[in-house]
Amino acid sequence: MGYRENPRPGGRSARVQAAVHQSVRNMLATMDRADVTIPLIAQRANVTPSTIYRRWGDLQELLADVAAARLQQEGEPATIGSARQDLEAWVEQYADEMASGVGRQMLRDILAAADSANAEKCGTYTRYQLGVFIARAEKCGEPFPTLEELMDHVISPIIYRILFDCLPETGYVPGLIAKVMPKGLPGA
Amino acid sequence: MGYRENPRPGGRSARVQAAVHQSVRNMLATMDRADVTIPLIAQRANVTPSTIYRRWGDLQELLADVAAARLQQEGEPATIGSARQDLEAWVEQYADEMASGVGRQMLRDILAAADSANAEKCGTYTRYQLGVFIARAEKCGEPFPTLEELMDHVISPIIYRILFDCLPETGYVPGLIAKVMPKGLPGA
DNA sequence: TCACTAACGCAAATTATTTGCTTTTATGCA
DNA sequence: TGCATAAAAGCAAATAATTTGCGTTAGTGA
Repeated sequence: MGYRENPRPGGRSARVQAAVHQSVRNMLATMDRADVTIPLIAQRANVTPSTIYRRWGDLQELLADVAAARLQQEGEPATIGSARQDLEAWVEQYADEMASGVGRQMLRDILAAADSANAEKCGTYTRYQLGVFIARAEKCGEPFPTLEELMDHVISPIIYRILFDCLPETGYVPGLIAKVMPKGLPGA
Repeated sequence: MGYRENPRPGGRSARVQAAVHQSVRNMLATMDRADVTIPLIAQRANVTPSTIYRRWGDLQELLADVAAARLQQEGEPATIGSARQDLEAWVEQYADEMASGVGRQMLRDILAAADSANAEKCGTYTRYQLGVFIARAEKCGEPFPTLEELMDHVISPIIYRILFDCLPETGYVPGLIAKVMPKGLPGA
């Protein structure tokens, strides 16, 4: 993205960004992805194409930016039962969202961009979410996997399968989690 | 890719494909990726741009095709020591190649393409390679992880880290392998 | 060798991207 | 509040990429 992060004199950036993002989301939801072009996005967002080109560079960067923004809006994890139960529910939902058509496409958009900043953001955000569970487990004295274990052995396999098209069967997520849980106390 | 797989009357496809692939590889090796365009590739391969457009559709598909072809040229695994030792050596090399600049870019090219056929191929090929080790271990009665375990807990974490930019430190690969090795006999 | 047809080349038409210049507008300061 | 400032947006011309229709070429099978 070519422009500065925080608004300065003359910055109408926030308004324009919102309009463009919205326009992209609408178009991705309603039409074939191959027909989503910058001139069309611009027209629907009531801006000029050159504004988009100067700000985002190309379509891939823009799509990556929109996708990353969406991922960050996923809800905070719920607090229903034990940290393990809540983790299981959260990961299950995470896997479903990522494996869905739009989720998959978001992942690909993020990875396709030349700038890897959004990919990093994506991983950072996931780690943050998992950190919430870990902190809660620690507070309760509940045995729990480390962040690295969760990233390497729960999140990674899920994402790999989604990206490389070997979709996980049902019951896959609980199996992964059971595998990284520290031994000592049984079941949920 | 728009054309048929096996040559039919009128097909000069093999020659053209070789020239185009070569041209792409040369360009990726020598110039900035942003300057790699279809008209330029066509010129260096001595074909018309429309030939490339009709055959591959767009630049992303072409890059994905070239990347997938490269991945398949990785050498057969060596037979030096035990299946575990050889697996370790192979995975270490696999991780290095994928984490390198070109390897990373190949992965992204493959995932960026609208058509996921190349992504599937990529996974299939990795599984095939791992299958070689498994078969050898089985023949020798050496305890060994299953294919699923290797994909989920060795390959997936490596690829995830490469794609999402949290690069593995040295000693990472042996740790992953140790983790999936069946218990019962120690070390290598 | 010949007929057949998939794949290629060519060029015109369309569409996307880049760029120089002008205009707008949020901000900080007087 | 109003003015000076500069970042971001608009506009339009120039350039570059993509699509497409149609004629040509060259493997293949009979």
